Amino acid sequence: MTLYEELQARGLLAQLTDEKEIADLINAGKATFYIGFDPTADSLHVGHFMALTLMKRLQQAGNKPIALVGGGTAMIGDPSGRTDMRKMMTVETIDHNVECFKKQMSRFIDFSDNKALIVNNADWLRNLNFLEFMRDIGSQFNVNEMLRARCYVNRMEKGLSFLEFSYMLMQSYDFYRLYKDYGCQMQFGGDDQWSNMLGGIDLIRKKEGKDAYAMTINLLLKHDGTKMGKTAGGAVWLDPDKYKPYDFYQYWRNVDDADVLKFLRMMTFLPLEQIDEMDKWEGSQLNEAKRILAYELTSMVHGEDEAKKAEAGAKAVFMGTGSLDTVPSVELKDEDFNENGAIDIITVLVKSGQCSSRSDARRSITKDHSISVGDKKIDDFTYEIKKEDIPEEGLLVKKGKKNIKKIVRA
RNA sequence: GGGCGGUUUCCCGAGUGGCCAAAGGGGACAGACUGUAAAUCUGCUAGCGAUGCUUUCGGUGGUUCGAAUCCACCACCGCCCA
Repeated sequence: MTLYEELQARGLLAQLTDEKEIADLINAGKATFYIGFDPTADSLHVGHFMALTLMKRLQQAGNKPIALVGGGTAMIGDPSGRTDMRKMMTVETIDHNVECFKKQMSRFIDFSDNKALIVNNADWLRNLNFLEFMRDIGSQFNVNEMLRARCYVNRMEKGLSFLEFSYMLMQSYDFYRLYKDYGCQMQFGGDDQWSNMLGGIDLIRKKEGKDAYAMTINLLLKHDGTKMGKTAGGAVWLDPDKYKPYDFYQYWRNVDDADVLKFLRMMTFLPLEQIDEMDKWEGSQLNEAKRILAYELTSMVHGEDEAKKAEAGAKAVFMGTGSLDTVPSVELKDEDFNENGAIDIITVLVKSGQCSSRSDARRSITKDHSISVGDKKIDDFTYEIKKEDIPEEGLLVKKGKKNIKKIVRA
């Protein structure tokens, strides 16, 4: 099976400018391609991770990836598929985010010996001269065409600033620069980037008279079409401090039945034959597939040790076997306890992050009846936990079945 | 630049002087059922020292016993005209 066939079989491919040409180039393992990442936060999230796995698959086949970090484009904000304008970020924030991105990427992609490059478009975008750029690059773009681009449809009703409209020019210019400076002839990315990528191809053709190619991968969507990787608290981050490995594991362990196989194909590096075997599983058997999915992804993102710990923690909580060592814990210091050496349950719930406020905690106790400490259901919001009742290995505080924290004495 | 319309709680969206912490829907969270699934049904969704109190309806100031609702100014946005 060729690399191209594998990408296809994994359900990754969305749109391609020239299927045969792209297949030949990447199968031969000689291609240089790039994927852009705009540093809109101080950590990558699962959507980025998808793109990184694609990058890795191509790199393993001998192709050379360029990870383009958008320190310049982040100053504008990509309007593609959005209904509102992005928040403006300061240069300091952007540069900080760029550094965070670089660190996370290099854990996953091999940048040694020039096997992959990481570049920042701030290097060329931030010092552009407006008039020169407009004469040189802006003149190549046709507004009528741009307005027809599907990525702007949402914004046609809500309004689109010129700043954001010009995003396509910036991304096109990136591609052009990478083509000239690194011989990069392909751009890959999420399917929402299609229009921007085509812009770059046109620019290269107009300026250089040469062909370049674009390929998009399917966005990580659930079977109902909603985006994966979003939770109440925000995105599912790859940074272990922003999103605990245990929670990361649980996130994937809890995907819908209808999505497990799809995600296994798209995200993991397990052989397709093995995944096809799992495809035959049904009903509660799928729990095993989810376990594998969660383990594989946690292992890739946080390392095998963390994956094992997360799995052990899950076993302890849901099967009642094994140690509770890896359940996310909350340390209680001496000053957290009152003069009687006790701490009230509401404070604990807020401290652990399981409830967003004292009122929320109170509701969970008196209305939802969803709080339990150890094995005891708590119905009284004045309930206190005595310091000496917290065993050395910690005490489990549960909100519902899945939201579990362990409190320990500092 | 001119005319008209808009800005509501996580999101959409109702509310045009007291009965408004604000309808309805979505999402999130929780309960039942399950397989740490889905579907379904139910509850819940500003804060707090909690049968009460405090803050919230773009911003500031005003009218009023009382304002999300009325007035003035400001900001931002949309549509139409230029």
